[in-house]
Amino acid sequence: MRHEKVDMIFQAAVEVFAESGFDQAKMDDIAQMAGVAKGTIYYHFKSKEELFAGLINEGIEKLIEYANRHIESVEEPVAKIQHLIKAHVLFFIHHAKLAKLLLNEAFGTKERQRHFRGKIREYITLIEKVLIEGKEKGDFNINHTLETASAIFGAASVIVLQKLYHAEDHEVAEMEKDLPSILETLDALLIKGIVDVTEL
Amino acid sequence: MRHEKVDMIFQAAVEVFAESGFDQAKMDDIAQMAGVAKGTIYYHFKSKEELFAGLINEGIEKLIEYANRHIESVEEPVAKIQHLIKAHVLFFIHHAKLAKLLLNEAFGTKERQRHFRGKIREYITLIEKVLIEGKEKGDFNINHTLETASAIFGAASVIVLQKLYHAEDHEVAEMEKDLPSILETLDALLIKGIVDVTEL
Amino acid sequence: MRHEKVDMIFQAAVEVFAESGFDQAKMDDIAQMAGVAKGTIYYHFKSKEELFAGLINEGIEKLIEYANRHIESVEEPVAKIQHLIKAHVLFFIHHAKLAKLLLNEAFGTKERQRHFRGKIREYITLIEKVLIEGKEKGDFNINHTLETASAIFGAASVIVLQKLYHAEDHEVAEMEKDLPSILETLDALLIKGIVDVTEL
Amino acid sequence: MRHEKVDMIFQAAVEVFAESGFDQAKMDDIAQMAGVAKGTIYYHFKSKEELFAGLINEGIEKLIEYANRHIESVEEPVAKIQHLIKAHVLFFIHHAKLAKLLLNEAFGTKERQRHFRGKIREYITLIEKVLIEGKEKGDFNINHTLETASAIFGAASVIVLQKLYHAEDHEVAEMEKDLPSILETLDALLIKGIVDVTEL
DNA sequence: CATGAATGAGGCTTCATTCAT
DNA sequence: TATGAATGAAGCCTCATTCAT
Repeated sequence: MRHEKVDMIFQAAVEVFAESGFDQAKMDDIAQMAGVAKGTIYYHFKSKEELFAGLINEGIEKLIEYANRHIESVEEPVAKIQHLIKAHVLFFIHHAKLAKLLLNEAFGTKERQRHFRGKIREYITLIEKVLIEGKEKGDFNINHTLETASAIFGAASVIVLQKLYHAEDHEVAEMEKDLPSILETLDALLIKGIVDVTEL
Repeated sequence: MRHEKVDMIFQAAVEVFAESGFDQAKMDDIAQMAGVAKGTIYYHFKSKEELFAGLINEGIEKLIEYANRHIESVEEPVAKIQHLIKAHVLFFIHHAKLAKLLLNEAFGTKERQRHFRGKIREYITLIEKVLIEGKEKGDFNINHTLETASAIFGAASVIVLQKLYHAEDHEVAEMEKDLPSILETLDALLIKGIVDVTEL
Repeated sequence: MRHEKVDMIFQAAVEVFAESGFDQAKMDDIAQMAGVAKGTIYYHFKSKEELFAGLINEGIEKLIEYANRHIESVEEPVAKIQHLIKAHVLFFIHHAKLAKLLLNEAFGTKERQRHFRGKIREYITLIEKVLIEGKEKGDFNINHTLETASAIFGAASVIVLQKLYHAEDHEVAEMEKDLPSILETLDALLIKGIVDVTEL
Repeated sequence: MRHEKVDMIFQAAVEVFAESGFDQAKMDDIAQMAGVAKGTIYYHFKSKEELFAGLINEGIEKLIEYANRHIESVEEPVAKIQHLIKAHVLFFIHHAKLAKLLLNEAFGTKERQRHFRGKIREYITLIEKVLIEGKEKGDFNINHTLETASAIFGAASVIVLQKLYHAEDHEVAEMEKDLPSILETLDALLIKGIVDVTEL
């Protein structure tokens, strides 16, 4: 297990970065929220950038793991992409702070953001893999798999974010009541565009 | 026509803000790029925030106008939503800097960003209106119009942004060659999920 | 008569300088309050300093004239110093803004303030002259005439200023109701310390 | 004992503020004179205003304490007011910088100055208390105690300030040679106006 | 390992002054 | 005479980072 203080710093950092964005987040605030001295952060992390990078990396890796876990036992392509979308939505709802961070900081020309996009690309590639698999099995009818994967990522992310921002104080519990309408919408909107209708 | 210097400032500001994001953008750089003294910016804009806000507002308004112009002469719902999506993609490609800004700065909890989300909401409402119209005409089969509109916005935006970031130095001319695959993808992915298949 | 606009600038300047002090007074505010363009001020005055200096000089000169007018027909020393003090108090009440300025800006090491102190010294010298006259006539018993003049200036000024600040929105009309207690106080406090009691 | 650097900052601040006034004093100068980095000041004080406020508050409190110490063992009213005035003069001479600051910045409409006037009012109230006490004992003959207190404050302050400014480079040692004439003047001028002459 | 006082580079903003019209 | 858009020097303040304890 990681050092206890490192965990507290990580938790506090997610909170503060999500609240303020990278630039406006203050190391003082992270230290205070983590209950450690500012110097302690620098004992464990080389810089603000590195702390943030660690955060995002770990976040996206968790997302990838989470998504993988949700689809590994599913064989049927349509069910698989549905599970993947559901996993995405669930993860964003349960890790709202991280979700905000991802969309907030994923775009931009700074070196840091370039790195994140690479990481996000990993995740989008995961989506693409499912699409390709379905295509090869003859269940999906997709010409541009990478573009489609991006579009799915965008659709699923923004739909959740909109809900999240619409009522910022929603507890996760409350957010869950939005889950059905979100999933239903994505299902209705995206699936028909993916599956090979000649099959139906 | 607005004052000449104000226009130069606006142009420079889009450039610099898009390049660096709000926080890392320097007023010095904007002034230099605009070819005016720093004080001149402050003669016309009260603050960095206000300059930025003006930019975004004008940007989204242009986007809304542009979209409206592209659908006003179209009656048939499916064609209308297709035209809308095409307009969105074209606008994002032709105003790449602004597009980056929108996605970069639209999320976050700062007051400024809250204001932008309100403005973006206006645009999403425009999308929704087209959806509702098609639904009322019996051509669309959609349960959650607002959610669907958000998802469409997300899908269309992210797909373009991914391309944009993939090769940052692409000239618009080059970007245009990506246009067909983007539109084809969105068309294939989204339209079937919107139209009422029982009609076909 | 002075140029109309110059007068308006002067009036506005008194207002603004009194409200904010020299440093925080903004030429913009003076221009606006005077109803002229900022450039117009610079057409008539070389700088902020010069405008201010002109103001103060004119103010103190007015005070000196005013005081002189009030004592020129008085021969008897005790009556003369009483008239002088009364004139001082009346002037400060009727030119509250200027009074504030005088006390506000009379102290300090800046060159400008050095100049004002010289001007104020002129006025204090006027007080001293009355004291010396009374002393020579054998009516006053004073050892240090300059010090005494300073003390009288301080006593009379601060007592009015305290009233002025105590209720800043007092109209002159209302201030006048404070006049008796102020004069009575100064009379009781200062006169006995000036006159030669052996005479009584 | 307060932290060492805070003391150095305080000392430097008195120096610089007294020399230039609040507005023209530069935080850079204070830092340099204190021998600390500019950031260090901001580590200990939230702003220029707060630093200044702390200074003035502490200064007036010191003045009040000093005055109290000088009168606490004195019972007889005339002696008491004489001791008070002497304490005032001594304090102003020994803390010339602070004295300048007090008169320089005590008048004005800025919030900050309003606060100081409140603090100065505390001190004037101390003077008034002595007057009231003497009046109740039947030794003083005063109608308006608050006005009289203000006038005494003004007389004593301005007389010292005039001397201070007259020769700005006077060492304290030299200033002390002015002490007798100042005290003698104030004594002659003010005391007779306070005491009940019917008693004599 | 942990602390928090200290640092100083860097950015936003203000405003007296100028000058072309 | 009068204007007001433009200027740029200068100052306050922030905050990531360091380092002695």
